[in-house]
Amino acid sequence: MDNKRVKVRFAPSPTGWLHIGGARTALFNWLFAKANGGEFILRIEDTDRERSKKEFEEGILSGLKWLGLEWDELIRQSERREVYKEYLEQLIASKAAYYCFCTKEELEGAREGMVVSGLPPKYSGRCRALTDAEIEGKKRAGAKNVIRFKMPEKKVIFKDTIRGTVTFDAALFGDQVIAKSLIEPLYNFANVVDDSEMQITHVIRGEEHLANTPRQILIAEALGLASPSFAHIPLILNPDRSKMSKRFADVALKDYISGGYLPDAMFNFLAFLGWHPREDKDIMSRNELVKEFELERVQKAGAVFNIEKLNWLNSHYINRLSSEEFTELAQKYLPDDWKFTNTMAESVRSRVKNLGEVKDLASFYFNLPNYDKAILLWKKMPPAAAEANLSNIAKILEGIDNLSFTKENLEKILIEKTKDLPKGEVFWPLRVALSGAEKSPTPFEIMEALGKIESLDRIMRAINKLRE
RNA sequence: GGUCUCAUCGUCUAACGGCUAGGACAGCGCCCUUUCACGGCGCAAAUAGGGGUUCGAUUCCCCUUGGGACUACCA
Repeated sequence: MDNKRVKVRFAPSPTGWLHIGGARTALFNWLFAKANGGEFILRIEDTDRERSKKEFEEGILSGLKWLGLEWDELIRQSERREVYKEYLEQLIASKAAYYCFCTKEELEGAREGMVVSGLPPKYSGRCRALTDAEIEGKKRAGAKNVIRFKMPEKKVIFKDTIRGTVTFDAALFGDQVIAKSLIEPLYNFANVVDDSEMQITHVIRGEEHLANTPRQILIAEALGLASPSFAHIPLILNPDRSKMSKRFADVALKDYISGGYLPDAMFNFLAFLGWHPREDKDIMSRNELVKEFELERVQKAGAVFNIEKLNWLNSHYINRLSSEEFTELAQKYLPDDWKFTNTMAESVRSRVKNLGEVKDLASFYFNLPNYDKAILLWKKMPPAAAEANLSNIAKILEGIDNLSFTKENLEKILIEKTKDLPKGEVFWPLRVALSGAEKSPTPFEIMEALGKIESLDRIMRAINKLRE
């Protein structure tokens, strides 16, 4: 190969939210650029005026930033119409492209005819034969037209870094529309012009673009331009192995951001979807990933999106955060008037898979649920015993000063002073009295977080409940 | 339908043509334990099928089967 500096691009179209698959494509590009000391370009492919929305572009940019994929340069195709126009004129002048005046209805009819007779549907090339005079005449009459690329009838062979040698027969393609007009280029054309002008060395994109590659190579040839090298990465799949869609899971990165996943976890997860390091490990930092990423080790087959693994990784990264970081992050997923403390946070940390789950698990700290008194009882213990145990504990707690109200202390003291009683009959009622829930953190953790006054208050309320 | 493409545990994957086919997630069991989690230990689980090539195929070749992508005046 050549020793040009590596330059890659991520080229999303702002016609929807950044998709998990798109995020991974961006990530692989970024990783490859960093691993090879190259540049990572972000190119917004907004040639489709109708469907492109500023909102989506902003979503893509913020999503990439969230993942930590900073770009070296940002380009919008909508700002480059003049450039495409020149190339389009060149193609028309060299007769490699021509104006087509066929109407959509005509095309539709021809297509159906071909499909019915079992032929691959492709454009007949009818307008190829138009003379300059005829074209002028039609234009003057105001006939709508598009620009078609005269597809050479030849075999296209190219090497894909991931898939090896791939061959297509362009004779089956038909003449493609490459622009709606001189200032309205279409994807396959604008893409070729930009990859060349920006001197992109490696095109790393989703497998759905594999079939576009020969067309793009042919357009580049007609323009006298060199093509970059290609690498088509496998698709991310639904559990039924079809292309990942919202039928089975959230597909937009933003849903995972708002769901409380950490960027590091998502980064790690996405990197391992279709790629694997030489050494067998599953937790890797960004730096390690950059150091070890190789395009050659990307899988050929598609990978099913496995939320369980993401959850596991996310838990791992959540548990690696400092106590302060975790508390601060979790606070963002809580109502403003819930003042989340470090001790509260620590009590729920190992019990959540994402920050979005904190709210449910920690709500009892802020609103003691109006629970049924029956759940205060451990197995078949009599209510009187629960009441007695709680009163006993309240008495013990009275004697402990505020400063000693730590989970370690409380655990030590309470276990010692109730050692003659069945543990379940002491601590289950206590825990439920404090949390109002059948599942919760330990009573010691809760009491430390709540403090002496509130803890005693909740215990008294439980006792009253039992007396009702 | 046509073109292209893919194929190791349920899932993500490892294995210069040479080991009881390894790891992780999920599952199950045990331990820890007042609950739920965390954690520790363990169990179960795969080379799609058929032909070659070879002393030897997960690995190389062919066929079958199955899956997927693409087939726009979207990208």
